Amino acid sequence: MIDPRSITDDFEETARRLARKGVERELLEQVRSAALARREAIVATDEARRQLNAGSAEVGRLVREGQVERAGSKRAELAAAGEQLGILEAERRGAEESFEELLARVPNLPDEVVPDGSSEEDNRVVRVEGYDPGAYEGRELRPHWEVAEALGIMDTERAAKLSGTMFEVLRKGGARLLRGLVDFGLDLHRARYEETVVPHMVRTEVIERTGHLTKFDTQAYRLRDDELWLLPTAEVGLMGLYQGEILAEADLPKRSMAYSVCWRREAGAAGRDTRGMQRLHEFHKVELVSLCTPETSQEELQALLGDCEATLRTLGLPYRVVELCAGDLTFAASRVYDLEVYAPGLDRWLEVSSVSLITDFQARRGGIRFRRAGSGSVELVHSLNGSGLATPRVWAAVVEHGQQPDGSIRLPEALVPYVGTDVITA
RNA sequence: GGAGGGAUGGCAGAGCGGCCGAAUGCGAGGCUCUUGAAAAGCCUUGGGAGGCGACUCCCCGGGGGUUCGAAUCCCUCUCCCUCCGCCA
Repeated sequence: MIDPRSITDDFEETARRLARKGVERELLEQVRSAALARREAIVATDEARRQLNAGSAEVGRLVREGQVERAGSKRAELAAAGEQLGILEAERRGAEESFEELLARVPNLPDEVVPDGSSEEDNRVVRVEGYDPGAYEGRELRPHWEVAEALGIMDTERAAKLSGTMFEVLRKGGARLLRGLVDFGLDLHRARYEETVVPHMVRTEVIERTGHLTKFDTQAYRLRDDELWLLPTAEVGLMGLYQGEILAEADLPKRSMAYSVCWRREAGAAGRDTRGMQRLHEFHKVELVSLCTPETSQEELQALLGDCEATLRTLGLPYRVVELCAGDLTFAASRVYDLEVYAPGLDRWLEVSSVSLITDFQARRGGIRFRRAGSGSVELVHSLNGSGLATPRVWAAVVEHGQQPDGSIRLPEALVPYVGTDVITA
């Protein structure tokens, strides 16, 4: 949620900033009038309750003084007032619900430095690292699924038998490569991020309050017989850890990471870029998150970006850093860098990490706050997240980069200790 | 899965339906005293909503109910503890 005051107290500026994200002015006007209606309802019930409280205290006093008849008549009078209050409170609940429902539809404010634009087309490539188009000339480069199926390390057909489309079975060297990548990712980041294992199933409240379960977001799988959801990303678990808490400023920035399996329904994505390891219902990922103070969040974003880049750099994979334009930002983000790895067999750039600054948007809904060391005042933290290592696509990139004329796969040096070999063969 | 007990402020721990947003202790912060420190004494010390403000309202695990009035009574959910059963 954004701060509703930005709409009631600073409407024009807020409307201007949100217009860059494609938000209709009309929605904001609805939020504003709902906010004002809510405020009126609060004032009305508070006043009615104040009178009732005062009257009740009066009854108590009369009873103590033994003025039984006066207490009785006062009591009757207050019963009527109580009914009135009930009506006002029902109105207030209604006003609060419609206000919250509308507010939930407003996305986070885009950062002012984010470029203008309405779609992917307008994203800005910040820089390209390790990419040399000449290096691929004259080589026969196949997509990872061809290389992997030929080696027998990936079995799409049997995966479909087990679970349907958009699932994979990995075998032998392919399975070891996956395990090695996860281990490598955790080791690479453990100096700066607290390694955590979180439950892979979370309560409705947790997934809701991390912003991963809205009316428009039907990505998560729900368990049939329990009020639990499968993690769409470990971020849900890591952020959920601190919901409703007030952290000490001295504990910030609080950086943590978790390896988890991630499950996504990918509704609406059927048939799009789904070949091989590009898009799966179930994948493995090391996620990095950080909670920090508002004044340090921009530098924390750069630090997180650097950490996520280190994964690709250490693996020797070419990648580029793309800053998303205002219109392409996700709902909750104020600023996002996408990291895209180059897949030479596909001749495409694959998104492997979205490094996002959420400012206080997620913290407000989740109630994640901190206490200032000096003043003792309580404020919302800023939250950030990014993928430290997203296996399906990094796995694919390693396979496509390492493919050799004899069909084997040469592994990046950094992975050799983790996979236990420098070449994956049949 | 079955039986029982519990949930109160940073922590511990009181709390006959009205005098309870809440005793007391510890912790933390400030002040006095002191060359400094300790000790002692005094004071302060939860969160949220509305309001320029005075101030008002809400919160004793969550939700609902009874009542003029609920931390206190009733229902329900969640979590924790003990015992039994099952189990990697």
